[in-house]
Amino acid sequence: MAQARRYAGGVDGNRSLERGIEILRAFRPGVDTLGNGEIAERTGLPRSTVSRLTRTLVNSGMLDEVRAERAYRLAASVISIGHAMRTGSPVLNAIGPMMRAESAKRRLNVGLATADRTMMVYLESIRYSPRAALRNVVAGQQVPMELTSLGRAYLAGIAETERERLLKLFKRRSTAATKALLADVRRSIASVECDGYCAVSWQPAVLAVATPIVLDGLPVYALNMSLQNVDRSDALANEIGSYLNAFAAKCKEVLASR
Amino acid sequence: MAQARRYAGGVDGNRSLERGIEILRAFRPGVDTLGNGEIAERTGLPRSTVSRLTRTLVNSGMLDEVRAERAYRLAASVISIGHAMRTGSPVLNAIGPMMRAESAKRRLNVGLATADRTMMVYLESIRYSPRAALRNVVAGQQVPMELTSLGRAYLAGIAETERERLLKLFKRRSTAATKALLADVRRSIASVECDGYCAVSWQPAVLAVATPIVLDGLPVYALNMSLQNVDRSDALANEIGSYLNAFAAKCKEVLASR
DNA sequence: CCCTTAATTCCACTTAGTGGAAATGCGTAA
DNA sequence: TTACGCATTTCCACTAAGTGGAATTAAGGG
Repeated sequence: MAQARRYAGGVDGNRSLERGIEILRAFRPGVDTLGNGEIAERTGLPRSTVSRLTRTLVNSGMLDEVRAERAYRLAASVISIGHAMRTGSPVLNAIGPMMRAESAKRRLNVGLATADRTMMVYLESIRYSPRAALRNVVAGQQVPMELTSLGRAYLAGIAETERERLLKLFKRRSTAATKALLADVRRSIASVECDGYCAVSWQPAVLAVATPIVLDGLPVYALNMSLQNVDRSDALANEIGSYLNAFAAKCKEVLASR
Repeated sequence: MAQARRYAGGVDGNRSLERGIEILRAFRPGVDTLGNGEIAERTGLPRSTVSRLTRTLVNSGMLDEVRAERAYRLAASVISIGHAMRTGSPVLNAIGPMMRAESAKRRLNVGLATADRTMMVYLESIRYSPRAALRNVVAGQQVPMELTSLGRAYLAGIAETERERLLKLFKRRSTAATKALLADVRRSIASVECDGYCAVSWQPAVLAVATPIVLDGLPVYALNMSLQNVDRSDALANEIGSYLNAFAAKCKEVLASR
């Protein structure tokens, strides 16, 4: 009786919409085209249902049909919605320019991200490249939450219950080294609580430090700074960490005033 | 009997999904947060339906809830899907780097766009800025099809029937100057057919020229080059047009080989 | 504290969506 | 060319999932 029924007259949401979104989500960097069959496999939906939903997504302009391959590909609409998202993000609007300035000043990469399920997604990632003082700005890229400074700073910033929920998910998905990994994640979280930031090198020869940005009424964000082609040292991590703390403080100040 | 019924067992698509997408589309640059009421107004959907669909979109991670304002905002997921789109675009992958090089070489803006309904959306827009030789890359921005060189080049590239359908839509929406505008659009299309490109200045003091890129199995794209702070002259348009023709030819060559 | 305004939940109704099975279409090999 | 095999789409009977108007609840504002 009290059984929370999925899908009935409304309390839980709309099934078809949820499924359609799941189809869009099946496209990710690396899988540029998908046929109905493959979508059905990846999402676990019946083939006929997929067929109907992909048709709808084509009609709505979210997918392009690639007749030759009997497949679909994400349509340009999705980036225009993405653009609207970035445009409407008060955090990015407020501190985006500051991030660029900071990247130039400190000569390192500066990024802002938040969570999408168990991944962190960059709202903006400013890649500082010493040669030519050229900036490369990327948005939308995903990195794994549990392995990155960004993700761990995020975990440190969110509510306890949500954090534990996510940690359980990591345990479930990573086949190896789970114990050690989780301990490492918790160490990073402690580091954030103690020093304000955490430092992680999940890519070889890049040192990244990150700190959470918590504002009420908004999702938790994480701000990071990173440097390529360095060998990791605590001294360096401390230095960048202090830059990051100072910068984050400045950002929070700006963000506090609306 | 033969009446093509909207929404039944499948031929036309899925209503809830279509509506959900329409809700996402209601967010655009300038409208960063929307409440259920406002969404209902803009989409014409009943309030209770909107309430359920927005809940689903929140659960699916496409919207963030802004409790304080009883409103919603696009979530970070949408940019990660947008990123997947850009990553998976064979055209952007092939000619993106060429566009950057060309922008630096010619010292002007270079853009690639395709259509989203009646707007053109940039897959990439490389803004050349003389001071500091600094590039600013934007993706997802929309510009009106009928007013821009990009849009008119696109119109020149698509099938006749689709073109006429779109022209009718422009007629319907623009309240003033329709006659003159449509004539101007047709002139631009003729210009593409004759010279390979069309030139338009829809923003004051910026001259833009564009050309279509037609490849089978893919949507029609348009490539443009533009220059700020110039006064429009046919001589200048011709010069940029010839650069563009040359560049587009090079692009098509690259694209033809897979 | 009450009143206004907006969002959410209820609920009876039934249409819109479902998924297995059949049919169609497409590419390939013979 | 024809026949085969695979994948996608259409069909169709079934009914649960979704709908929207009305009632309810929640949230500021005076």
